[in-house]
Amino acid sequence: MEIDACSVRVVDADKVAAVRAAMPSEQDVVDLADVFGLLADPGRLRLLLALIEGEMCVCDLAAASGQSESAVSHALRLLRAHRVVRARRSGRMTFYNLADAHVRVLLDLALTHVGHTDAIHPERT
Amino acid sequence: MEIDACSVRVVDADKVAAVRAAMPSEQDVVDLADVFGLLADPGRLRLLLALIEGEMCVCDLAAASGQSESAVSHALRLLRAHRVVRARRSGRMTFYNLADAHVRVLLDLALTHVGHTDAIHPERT
DNA sequence: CGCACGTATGAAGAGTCGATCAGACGTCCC
DNA sequence: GGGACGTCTGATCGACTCTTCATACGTGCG
Repeated sequence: MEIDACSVRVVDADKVAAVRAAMPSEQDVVDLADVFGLLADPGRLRLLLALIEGEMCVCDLAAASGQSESAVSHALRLLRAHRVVRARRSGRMTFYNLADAHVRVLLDLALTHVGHTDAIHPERT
Repeated sequence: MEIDACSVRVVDADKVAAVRAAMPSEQDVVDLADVFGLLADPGRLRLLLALIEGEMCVCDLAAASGQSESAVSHALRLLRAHRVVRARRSGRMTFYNLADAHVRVLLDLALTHVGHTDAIHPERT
């Protein structure tokens, strides 16, 4: 902590101080980067986009996202460990659904920005 | 394309079809994952959070984000290549600012979710 | 009970990423 | 012009990530 301005020149000291004051804690920044990291893989991203519509079992997620069931299981394990998805076991199947409201908002936002939400948010013409 | 349901069991075929229909194109998913990937590194994230407040030069960004100027320069190069930040040269300094509105929204959202925006957006009480 | 099924896990390999060091470029000041 | 300064770049190396294969677990069915 506090690596600070050792041997680092500063031009606008006031601005630097202001930015440092407004900056979230190291822990929060790392946590944020972590969440973004979970969304940074096409496979996981497809899984989460699929789950927006509701819960699904592993094999259907594999079919819907076009990857092997093993890969899907590994990805879900990661997402589950980070409380992004939640598992509901029923018989020998496991159904997953989104568990993190923040992530759901991020996904919605991403979809609108990609322009594929026309059917859902027609106001974007 | 179309890796489809080769040797993959499906339970709820209708739901799978619906999800596949609603899923953005492969290209869009990869692009999205790419953007999230840019935000997935604490160093880059701190740079972008710093730039929310306005443009800054490299050495001040280094001081404000607590990393070496070389690391900052490398990170900015990446962000610049992806059109996330834009450079303005003035004399021997280079000032950077946010160039992608989508990313700015993501950062704002992230900040509010982390609860550190009280000082900037007091309306959130 | 024994087997098939859906899912979870472990381990290993290839590929990617980030920090760091050393040096190059262009600009300003004297 | 010479030198200091701010920034950019390339190369290297260790660490991490993703994919895949193989196998293990638990559940329901016959």
